[in-house]
Amino acid sequence: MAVRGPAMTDVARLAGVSHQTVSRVLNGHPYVREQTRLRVEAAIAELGYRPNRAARALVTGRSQVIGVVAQNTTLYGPASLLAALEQVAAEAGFAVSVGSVRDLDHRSISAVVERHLAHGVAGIVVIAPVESAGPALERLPKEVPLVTVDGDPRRLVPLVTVDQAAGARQATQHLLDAGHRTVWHVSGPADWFDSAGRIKGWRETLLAAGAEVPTPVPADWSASSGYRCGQMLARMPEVTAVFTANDHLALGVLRALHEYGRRVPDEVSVVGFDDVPEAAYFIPPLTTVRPDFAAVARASLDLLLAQIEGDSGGELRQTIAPTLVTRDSVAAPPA
Amino acid sequence: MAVRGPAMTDVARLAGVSHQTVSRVLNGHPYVREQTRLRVEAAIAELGYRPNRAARALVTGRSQVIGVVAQNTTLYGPASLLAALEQVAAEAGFAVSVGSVRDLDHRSISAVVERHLAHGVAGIVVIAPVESAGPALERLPKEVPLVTVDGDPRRLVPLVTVDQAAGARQATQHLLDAGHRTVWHVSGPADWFDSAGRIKGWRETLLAAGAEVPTPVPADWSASSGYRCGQMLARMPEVTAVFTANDHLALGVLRALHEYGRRVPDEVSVVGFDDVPEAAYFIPPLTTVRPDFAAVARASLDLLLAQIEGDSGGELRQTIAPTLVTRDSVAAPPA
DNA sequence: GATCCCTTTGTGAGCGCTAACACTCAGCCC
DNA sequence: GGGCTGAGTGTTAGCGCTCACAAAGGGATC
Repeated sequence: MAVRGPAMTDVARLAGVSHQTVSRVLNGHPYVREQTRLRVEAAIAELGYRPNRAARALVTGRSQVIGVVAQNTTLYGPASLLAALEQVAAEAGFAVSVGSVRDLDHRSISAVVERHLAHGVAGIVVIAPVESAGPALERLPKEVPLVTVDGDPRRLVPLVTVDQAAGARQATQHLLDAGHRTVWHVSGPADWFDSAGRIKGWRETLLAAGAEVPTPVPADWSASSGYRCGQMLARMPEVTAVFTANDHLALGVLRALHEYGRRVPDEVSVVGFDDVPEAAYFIPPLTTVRPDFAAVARASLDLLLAQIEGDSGGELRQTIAPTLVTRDSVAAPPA
Repeated sequence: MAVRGPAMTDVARLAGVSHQTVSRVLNGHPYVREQTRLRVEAAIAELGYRPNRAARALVTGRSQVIGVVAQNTTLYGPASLLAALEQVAAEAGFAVSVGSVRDLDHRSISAVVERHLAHGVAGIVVIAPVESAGPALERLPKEVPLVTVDGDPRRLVPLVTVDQAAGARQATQHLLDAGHRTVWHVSGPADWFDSAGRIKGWRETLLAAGAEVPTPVPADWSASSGYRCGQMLARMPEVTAVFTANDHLALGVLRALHEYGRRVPDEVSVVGFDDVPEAAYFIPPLTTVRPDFAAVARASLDLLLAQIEGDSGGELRQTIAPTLVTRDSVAAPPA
């Protein structure tokens, strides 16, 4: 199979210099005469030489790869984050290796982290939105640069989070401002920090407004569970405003309300979270909260690179504020 | 910064053997006495030794990483495929490195492939659903194992495809069977093979049934463009059945039909493609075609591993048949 | 002219691993 | 006993690169 390509010494021979000079050219070191540099570059081009990263990784003890540990990369949020991360990493000259885990428990995470470490990744980004991921992260080898996204705010691990509470506050306030007496909430899974943050922001806003705080309706992230919750809410005439923990839940709720003949937004207003691309085409178009995945990715990489380069001094916590996107699913409550 | 962990020689010293014996244990070679193996394994465990893949990759000339080139990994299809690929690759002991490209033209693809090659990937999977990707693939270094997913059927590159035409045939036939005189089609972007295949299956089925073949309505993959096409179709009373190239287009169409007061499925039937998890919660629940991403991923990896191991003899083409998922968006046309 | 410094280049070692080969020690056959 | 086989183990030589250091040459300075 694969014939080994030319190595540095081949380039050196062709250019009539030592391999070390080739290395210097490649790494942009100073103290290489312009003329020499051009000769080396010509030789590189002629041979189609490509540096062998494995060799570099071996000697430097560090590769230009960052490992990502994520749960369900099929979900819109994680998928967007992953894509954004890949983008910024590529710009910084890093490759991204994904490791999906089914569950975010200690064993699964450790296994994937082990895999990444064996491959000598330069750092690891863990998209660890659940409680159970915590212990696994604490037991991780200390020498590996690590950043957590949407992880546990109470742990001493560099962390980038979407400000869930702020998003929820905006959503809830928007509904209150429209004239609703209170806002119901279909929440995400209890063990996700995202869920907790959204519940917190929602509750705080209601309390601040002196509104009654209904019990949150627990769901997972799927349209399916949104539908089930929606069936329940649809039968309760006092429900005029619903804030769901994500857009897919909102979709399920919309469908249930529709089936029960409760018109949105005339009778019931709905606000989601995520701003999936289709949200604008729900019936009716969904008002929702948009997290800035690109910003999260950038912040994560910055935090990681800082650690890789040894500047462990900087800020270890970054919070990215989401924005409310208003569409047609919110109106004043029926008189 | 990272302290280097224990190396093979450390394990060897602790176990009282040579590093080569440790290597043999690690690689499952025969001719290692049971007792020795246990001693080595104990030493490995005690030191928390982890083999250095970079070193292995350097000497063997091949890493345990496969590179994936994909376009928009935020879309449901690519994201699902990527996740499935990662799953099967992990089972086979391979890591997956993603490389997203904005456009699937020669330059972008080459750049990402170069990046993968520099990292010494063992093989490359290109999710290359568009025409323009073709030339880039032909110019790729021949020595790198390569598999194309949903690529150009006319090119001589190992290829795994979802049988788009078969899916489209099922969808179209299902609508005809419900009693519709013909079926309209909202198609994907013209340069995607997926689109072409779906158009082909749709057209063939109509022709075979002796039905009129309307001009396909061109769109991209977004709910947004589905909505625009839907607005047009909604105003045409003769339209009673629509097959959209994916579920998000269907969502847009549903929304447009709703706005124009054309009830689904009573007045117009709609069938999508992809079976996104939310499809069951559209209004109404969407009948759609489900591709088997896991099967595609498995087939791709098999083809790739065959090449990596040198069995270039096998079958170079794999086609995965999708299945129709019937829900509530299809009914007989109005009398 | 001797000394210094700065630029530019080369030399040698070694990162951690696998592959090839050499070696030892049994057991077996003639 | 000599020679064979095969199991089990060790020795050696790199893979392609970077790092530390050495060294050569030229200019400025005294």
